[in-house]
Amino acid sequence: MDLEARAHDEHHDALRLWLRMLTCTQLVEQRVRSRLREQFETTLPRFDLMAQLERAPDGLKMNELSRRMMVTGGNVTGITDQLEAEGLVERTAVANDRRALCIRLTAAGRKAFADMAAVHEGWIVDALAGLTAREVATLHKLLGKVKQHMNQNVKEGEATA
Amino acid sequence: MDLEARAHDEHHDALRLWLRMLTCTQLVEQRVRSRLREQFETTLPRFDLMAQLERAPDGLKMNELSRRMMVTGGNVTGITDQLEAEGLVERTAVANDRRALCIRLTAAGRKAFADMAAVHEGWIVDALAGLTAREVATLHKLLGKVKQHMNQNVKEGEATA
DNA sequence: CGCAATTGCTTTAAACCTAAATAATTCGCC
DNA sequence: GGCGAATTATTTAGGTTTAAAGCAATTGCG
Repeated sequence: MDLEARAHDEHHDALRLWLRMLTCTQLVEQRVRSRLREQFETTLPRFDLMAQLERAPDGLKMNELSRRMMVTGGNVTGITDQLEAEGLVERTAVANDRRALCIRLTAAGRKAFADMAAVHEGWIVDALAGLTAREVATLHKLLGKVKQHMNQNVKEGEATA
Repeated sequence: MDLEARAHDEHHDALRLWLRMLTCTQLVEQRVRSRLREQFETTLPRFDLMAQLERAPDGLKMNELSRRMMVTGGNVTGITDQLEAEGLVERTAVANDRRALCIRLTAAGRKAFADMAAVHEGWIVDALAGLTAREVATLHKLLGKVKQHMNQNVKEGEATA
């Protein structure tokens, strides 16, 4: 097989891998979405926002929240509005910067999230139960390379030549 | 380390892997979305629908299209409406079943898709360029196990004990 | 046949998401 | 101090997606 043909095959493999990545995440994600709805009457974005706050006990600025959730700021505003109305999160002022707000879980929010998170973790463990511990580690490592490569090429829109 | 502690760690690893899968797909997906918009004035769902049709020269029923795209039927209806209005796909009747419609790429649609697909493949190759060919193969294989496991557990909502 | 259940697609209402515009504040710099 | 640029959050308008309901056509079965 000549070089050109090999390159062609590898391109095809990359595309095939990408489609499979997409399939896997969608399979898991849709299952999580429907179970969150059925069992907790909530949605994935709401769960995700609360999960981010849970990991940041001192709270996060809207700014930081939207960066971590990888969605736009306007979106975070809307979801925060809902959760605040339900008493699950609270907006508090930030010292020395009256533009910024710090979003925190309330006690009720922490409780509600803890209940969901325990069950949610089980769903994920089940979803990945087809893999051995070693395979989980391998996947994690390889996807780490993908993530690093993507984050490193953030600025350039041009091809690498 | 006792068994319980090990189980706890493995649960944590599964969750960590899941979050990384999500991050990776979102990174790639957002980049593809924005480039499709900038360079071709189209969207990922539209591209995806056309890609499905490209691989099925005889066309697909809405039904089958929504299954393959892993989105709801109503969504496919909307996207098809747009593409049909632009002359890129066409709805044709199915013999012996007046409920069903067969969606096909038009000649213009095939041409438009071919132009995009060539560039798109390059984006994906770039996105995964941090991996060796062997690593791509490993990822593909391991994600295949995840996919198979998910598809096999479709019916049961109960835990495995 | 007659009629219930199913299938295939579309419509609808609500949530989600984005990009762009707005308003308020802070920062850099002289 | 003061002016312009940048930052932070929200609002707005428009499009996307979903779940659920609705319609039309088909199938199955007595």
